[in-house]
Amino acid sequence: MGIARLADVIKEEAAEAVSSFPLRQYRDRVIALDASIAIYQFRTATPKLFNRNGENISHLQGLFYRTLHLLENGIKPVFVFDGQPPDLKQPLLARRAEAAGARRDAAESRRAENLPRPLKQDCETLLSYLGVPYVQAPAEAEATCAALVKSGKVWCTATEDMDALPFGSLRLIRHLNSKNNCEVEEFSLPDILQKLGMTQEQFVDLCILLGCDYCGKIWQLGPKKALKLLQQHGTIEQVLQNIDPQKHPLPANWDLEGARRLFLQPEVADPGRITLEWRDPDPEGLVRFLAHEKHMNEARVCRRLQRWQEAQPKPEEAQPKHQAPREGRKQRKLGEFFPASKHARPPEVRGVRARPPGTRGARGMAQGIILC
DNA sequence: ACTCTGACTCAAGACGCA
DNA sequence: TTGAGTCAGAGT
DNA sequence: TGCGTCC
Repeated sequence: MGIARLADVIKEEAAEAVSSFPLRQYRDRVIALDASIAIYQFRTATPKLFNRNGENISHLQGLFYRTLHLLENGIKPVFVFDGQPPDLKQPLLARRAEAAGARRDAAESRRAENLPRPLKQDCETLLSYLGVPYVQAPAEAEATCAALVKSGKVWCTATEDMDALPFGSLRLIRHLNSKNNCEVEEFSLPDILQKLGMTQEQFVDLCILLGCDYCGKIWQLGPKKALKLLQQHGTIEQVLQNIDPQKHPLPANWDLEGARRLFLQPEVADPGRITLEWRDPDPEGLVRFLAHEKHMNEARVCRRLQRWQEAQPKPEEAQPKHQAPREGRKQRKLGEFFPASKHARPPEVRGVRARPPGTRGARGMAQGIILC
């Protein structure tokens, strides 16, 4: 859900903190994405994409296309998976579950916080074959994204909801997945704080008043009033002393301190222990996994990979610092690998399941440090 | 006039052919 | 199903 | 560009 109306408040009250750039502006930038939200979007946007085994593979198709799109534009994505949702979020999740009711299939209805394990493993496998790193967050993905930005390992967080700002992400971009002709919208946290005349702590208070996932909001206190009162009085405690409690009753079980703590001292993966590396996608592995194992249309997979390779800069135009070949790794040309005809038989799949190249087993994942 | 709430509607991802 | 956008109606 | 299809 994010922070209700926060984008509107910022655009109205701190318009200078919002810029628009074409996607190419982010070439060579490292961008953290909330994997769970992306996957959830793919599942809801294409809910009826089943393979011949009856498995829903919309998340794989979506992740495959979107990641290649980012790579083609020179962006270095890092996907961050949600961990355990904080206790304060439980009431919200319970309400969602109740609203969903019994009629929905549990596996389908689960929102991003609780991605079923096989679904998540599929995505990790796909990302490994795409040569894209991913990180397991201990709690909220957006909090770990923000920590990565603060550490300097990542340039910005790409997300459609605004949680990353109160978590301290210095930059947040939206509409990254839009078509090429659309511009990416960038929010600068330092500029927002400066224009609003607030500290990060006060900004967190503002987000809590606007309505966040961790506690209810105060009756009859909308964005305009909340901003004005906070700018006037500095903290929520002071605001409460200056409004009529009869007209603005507090919600039940309102844990202000808990919500503040979650934003200001969230549980995050330690950026110092995370090494991010990108490799070229592995076409052979991708065809084996997507087409042979997951039964995605092979011609589509190959066509898309072919397009990706055609978009790659020629060796002489390539920038050596980003294209340093890894030792002992030789990429086959697509022409050597892809069948000449659409109808040609794919190479035989051997064994149960190929281990994605470069993954280091479950131990690293459990620690939230995934090296690709 | 301004602000807030609640009810309502609608699109949601990416490709490729026409 | 969810969230964003829009609108009408009510409160200040 | 719009719309049907992806499996």
